[in-house]
Parts: sequence; C-alpha cells; structure tokens
Amino acid sequence: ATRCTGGLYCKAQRKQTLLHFAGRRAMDIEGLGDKSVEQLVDEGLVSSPADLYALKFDDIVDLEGFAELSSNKLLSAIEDSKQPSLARFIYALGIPDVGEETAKVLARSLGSLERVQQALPQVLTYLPDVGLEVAHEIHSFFEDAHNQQVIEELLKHGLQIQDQGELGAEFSASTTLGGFLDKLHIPSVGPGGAQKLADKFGSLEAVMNADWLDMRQALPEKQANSVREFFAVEENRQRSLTAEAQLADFGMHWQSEKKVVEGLPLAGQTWVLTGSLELMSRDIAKDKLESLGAKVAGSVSAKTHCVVAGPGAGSKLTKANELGLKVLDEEAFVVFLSKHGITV
DNA sequence: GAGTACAGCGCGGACTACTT
DNA sequence: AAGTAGTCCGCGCTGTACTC
Repeated sequence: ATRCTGGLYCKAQRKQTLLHFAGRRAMDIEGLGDKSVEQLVDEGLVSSPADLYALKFDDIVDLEGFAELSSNKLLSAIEDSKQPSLARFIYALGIPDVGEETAKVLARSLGSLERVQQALPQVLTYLPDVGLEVAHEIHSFFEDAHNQQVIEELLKHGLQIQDQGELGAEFSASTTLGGFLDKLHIPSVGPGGAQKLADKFGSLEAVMNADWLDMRQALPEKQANSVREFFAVEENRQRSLTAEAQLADFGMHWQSEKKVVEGLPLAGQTWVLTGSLELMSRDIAKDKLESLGAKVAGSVSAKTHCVVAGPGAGSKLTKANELGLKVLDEEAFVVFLSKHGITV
C-alpha cells in the first residue's frame, strides 16, 4: 500500500490516527468525532493519542461547540477509556495491516503488550494468518521511536491494559523444533528435511554445531551442505539464536506435536452473517459464535459451514444457495444457540 | 522422492453505498 | 450524520505441477 510519508509532520495523518484511536471499535471515546479532532489538532492541543489524556477542562472549553457540558462529557469519556482490553488497544494503535481480527490474534496468543512489542518477525509468523509481510509491519511499528514514546506516555497517563496474561494455546501449540528450523528457510531444506534435523539433533545448538558425519546421517549430501553453509554465516547464526531465545523467553518449549483438538463445538468452522439481524446485534451474534469456537468471516465461500441470513440478505445468501450451504434464518439461529446453552 | 515455484482461493481490512 | 451491508484488493495459505 502507498501511504502519505509525512509521518509525524502530516496533520491529516495525525487526525486519521486519532479518529481511529477513538473509534467505537477501538478505544470507544464518545464525542471525539471529525469536528473535535479537527479542532484539537489545528489548535495544537493534541498531536498524538497520548495527548488526549493530558487534556484539561480549560483547554477545550473555549473550542467551538464545546461549552461546559460537552467539555465535561468528553473528559469523562476519555477517562472511561483508560481500561481497554489488550486487543482493543492494539487495534487502536492503527498498525498497518492490523485490523480487529489480527489484533485479537496478537492479544490472545501473546497475552501481553510487552510481548507484542518485543516480538521478532520470525516469532510473529507463528501466529495464524500472520505472514512475513504483516510480521514486519508489526515489528517495525513497535521499533519506531515515536510510536514507542506514544505508548510509553499513554501508560504514564494511567492507561491500564486489561487481560494481560499467559501465552495462548494457539501459539504454544504451533511451535516445534522442526517447524522452527523450517522457518529459517535454509535453501534446499523444506519441512521434511527440517523435521529430520529436529529428530536427529533435538536442539538448535546441536544442529548448528553438528559435525559433518552426524549431519550426513540426518540428510543427503546436498542438503547437509546447505545447512552447514547456512550456519557458517554469522548473521544467520545470530538471527536463529535470537529468535529461539525469544521463543524460550516467551515461555515456549518445543513440543513434538502441533495438533490441539479444541473442545469447542464449532471449532474449525467458518460462519457468515448477512442481512440485518433483528433479535441481536451483529457484534453480539459474532461474539456468541466465536465463543463456540467458530470463525466469523465476511464473505461466503466453499469453505463456509453455515450462513445466518436475516431479512434483506443479498448476494451472500444467493451465493450460499448456489453452493448448497446450510442457511439458518435468525429464528433458527437463536434456537441453535440455545441448544448450546447460549441464551439471547 | 523431496524441494520449489506458481496459481487460485479464502479471508481480513479498507473503502463505498445505502438506509434510517 | 451515523451505522451497517456490500464490494474490492492484497496477504497468507493450500494444493499442484515442475525440477533436481
């Protein structure tokens, strides 16, 4: 994507950042819409999200449209936003390519802001739907000095991020030594070769320091050569060790098998909501489904398990019918939920 | 046979249009 | 004007044909 390179100095970008930060799905600061952000930035009162938390009554009461009432309202809305969930907070930061879903994944899997901030690209790619590209965006966002400063100030102003905790299961479950070696992208060595190395040596150090004979026992000549050459490069050794150290630091230990069968009834299923739902909001419906282990997607495909269609459903319902997918109307959906012990 | 390169697909994210 | 459904694009993943 191309974006304005004005960075810190670009007013328009700062406004966008603030609007996103305050948005209903992010920090949910009511009363901070287009108009107010416009003024706050133009008057030089606010230039980063952190500045919001330093605003005083006297600063804003003279602004256009801000008499006593709305000033107090805004201040208390800001105050009320001080305990965001980790997922919301990450989303609010507006990291490129990180929307609500990816923010949730980061929060769930890494469990704490520190870990998200420190995570190396190689480590981030362990998360579902995070590839190298997105991993680098995340990593460089937190490496940026200005971004670091803003986060630091936010915390200093009393922001308390909730649900800091342990590493999530999906992260720990997906880390194996074989998988890790595969991610190093040693030329000529794919998943198969990586697994053989893992089986034979059992640790990264052992692979790095293996002598030729042992190496040849694990792999054919060409691949064995490639591995040696790879680890002969100092930079590769460092990168591998750092990534491994971080995984260990995050409390990770190599596991032999990756598969976790989740106990949730809809684990692994993808659902789609379309049309207007009248008995509950879309967000609630989505939450309910997610709590049963389902993934709620935005578009219908052959991989969709079920479509919930309210009145006014359009192309998605058509497609679902074309594909012969299971479709529930809202009433049937509510019945379905109650069968799983969820009341609306 | 194993690794790689490539293509197609599904989903998330961002944008647009429509409704109220 | 705000909120929501629909559309479009790009990233990551998977499956397949190709190569060594």
